[in-house]
Amino acid sequence: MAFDPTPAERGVYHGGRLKGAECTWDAKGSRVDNVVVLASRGVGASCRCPTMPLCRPETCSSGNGGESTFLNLLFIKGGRETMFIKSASVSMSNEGTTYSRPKGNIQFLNSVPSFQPSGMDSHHPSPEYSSLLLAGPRAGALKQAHARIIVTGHSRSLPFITKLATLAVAAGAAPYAHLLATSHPAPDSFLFSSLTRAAAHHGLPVAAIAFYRSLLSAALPFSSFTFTAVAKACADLSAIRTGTAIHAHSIVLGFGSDRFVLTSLLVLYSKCGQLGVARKLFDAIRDRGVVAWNAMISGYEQNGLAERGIEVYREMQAAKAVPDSMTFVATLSACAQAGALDLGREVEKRIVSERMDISVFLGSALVNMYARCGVVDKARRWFDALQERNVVTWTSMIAGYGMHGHGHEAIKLFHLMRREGPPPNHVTFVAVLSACAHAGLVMEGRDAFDCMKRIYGLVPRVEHYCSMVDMFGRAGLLDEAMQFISDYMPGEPGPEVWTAVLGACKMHKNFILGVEVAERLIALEPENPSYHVLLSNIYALSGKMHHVEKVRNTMIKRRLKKQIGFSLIELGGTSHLFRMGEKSHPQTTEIYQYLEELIHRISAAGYMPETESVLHELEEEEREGALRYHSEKLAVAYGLMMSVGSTTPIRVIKNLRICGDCHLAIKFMSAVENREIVVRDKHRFHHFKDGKCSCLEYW
DNA sequence: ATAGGGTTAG
Repeated sequence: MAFDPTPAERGVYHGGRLKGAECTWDAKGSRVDNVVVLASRGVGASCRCPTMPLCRPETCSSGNGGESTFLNLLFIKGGRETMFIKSASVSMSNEGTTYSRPKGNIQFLNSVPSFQPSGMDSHHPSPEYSSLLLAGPRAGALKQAHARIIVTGHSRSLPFITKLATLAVAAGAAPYAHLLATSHPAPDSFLFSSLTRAAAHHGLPVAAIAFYRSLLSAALPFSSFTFTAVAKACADLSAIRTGTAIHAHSIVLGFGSDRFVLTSLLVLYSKCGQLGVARKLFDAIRDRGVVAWNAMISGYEQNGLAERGIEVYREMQAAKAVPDSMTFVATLSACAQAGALDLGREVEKRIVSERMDISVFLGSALVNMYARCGVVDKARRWFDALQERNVVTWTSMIAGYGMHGHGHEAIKLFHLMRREGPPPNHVTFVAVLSACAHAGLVMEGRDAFDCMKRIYGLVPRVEHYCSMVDMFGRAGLLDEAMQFISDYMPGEPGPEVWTAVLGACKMHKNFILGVEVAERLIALEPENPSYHVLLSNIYALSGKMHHVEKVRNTMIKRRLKKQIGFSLIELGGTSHLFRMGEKSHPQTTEIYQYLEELIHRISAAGYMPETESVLHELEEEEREGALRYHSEKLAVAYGLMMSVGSTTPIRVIKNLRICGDCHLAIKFMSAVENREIVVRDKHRFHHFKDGKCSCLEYW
């Protein structure tokens, strides 16, 4: 059959026979033993333009393209077998033409009956199209399929080229795909849109943006598909500036109210932390699909605004929109973050009653929700019941044990994972090490750290070093913590590591080292209020009250505000938020009265306020009674007051670490009220029962 | 004739 080369191909043919080539070919390309040249110029290695990685040299203004031309050669041998020799390249420059011989062995990739072109059949894809599908996202096989397409005369067919190029992108070969697109005599909008989408979906966001620009410079029409894809690429890169430009472009071209485009832009803004804009877009979507709802819930959740995400879920119910499994995954994550156990259970009921298929995502979300809402055994029951478990599922469960101080369970599960689960990753080891730190399992932690490097080849990151230092520190092994830092940590330790050391100094009352470390931290990040608070804590503990004053004054002078603590309690599906000294709750008077009585009763039982916990408060009036009205005490008192006579545990979530005095007081409360009280603080769970806490003072 | 849309777990 006749071979009708594209202009790019023709240019190569005119170049004549390539010296040194081991194959012969003719201009018709109709015979066996031919070399088909897939040609273009200045793509890939020859054009290293930083602004437009995939631009053509002639449109590249940076001036560093177009000096040499690379040719990719496809060697084709006809007959019953198709043979592909690793692509060779020809470089043509002012110094002359050089030819590099193909390296490697001749590969017989697949057998094909013949090179006879066949007509397209809508019911049965042609052998050429089949060979594309068969090749899948593998660069080598695709090049071979490509050779076939050229020889059989389909190289101008846009469906073929589009399929080929999108598969090439999926194989990670974006430059090759770009070459295919630009060497086509008349590439269309669909082709570039498909490439943009493929690149955005296969972790090549930079290439996706480049394809979008190709479309722009080729003056081809845009479609909403292009925008959904390129918006995703920007979202993945957190490229808010490019993203905003694309947003504007989409409006100019009349896609401003397309729900797909709007949803993808919603995700863009939410991934860039601009939730206000995201919400505006969400509100602007008429007939919003389930995906928009899901994106909004997840957007809030990912940005730490789980309560807002839960509100959106409620709105969704009110709007009678039909949720899908992703809705539940996102909502369960929000529940996990907010500690909204009631809603989590409600979602679980829906999932079960609707006989929904429990995917790994949904299953992990359930495990995670129960673990982080303080019901570890339920988390484990789901974990055991799941059909499919992956590294995230295992890690969630291990982290769940760790958070509750069940270090041995965490280690046991980790060993089980090593035997019959997926290979652990970085996050798994954070969970394992932190479980060891919270349970005082120093030896096990050391083993895990060692095995992480030796067996799994994982390079420890800051968070692993922190966990190790934290572990030594909590166990009172400050010398070993310092030794570990100097022996194992490459480079200068960052503030995170020193914070861990400082926490240990505070816990074990090592004032000299503590002050030194705190001052180092303040020098490192003078604007961070938490270091000042830690320093003043250290001074307070060592009785140097004039130093406390000094730190306090520095903070006031620099306008540094300590992070405000709050506690949440969920009752009857609504969550109530308390801040220290909170007086805005409608039942304020009763709550304070109840708390007073409670304090009276626990004092009778032997409770003595731990005054040192209050010394870091900044304002005088905050000190007055601050200890009595810490947010966690208010929340617990409210919970007890509202459920007198009940036996269900009281559950409270605190955003910061629980303070020493509250910890003591709640232990007493659990005894005098004979109630189980569960408090989740920033780092872990505390299960109070019969005057004891599950953390065994280890936090 | 013909090749597709936006969202998920630690």
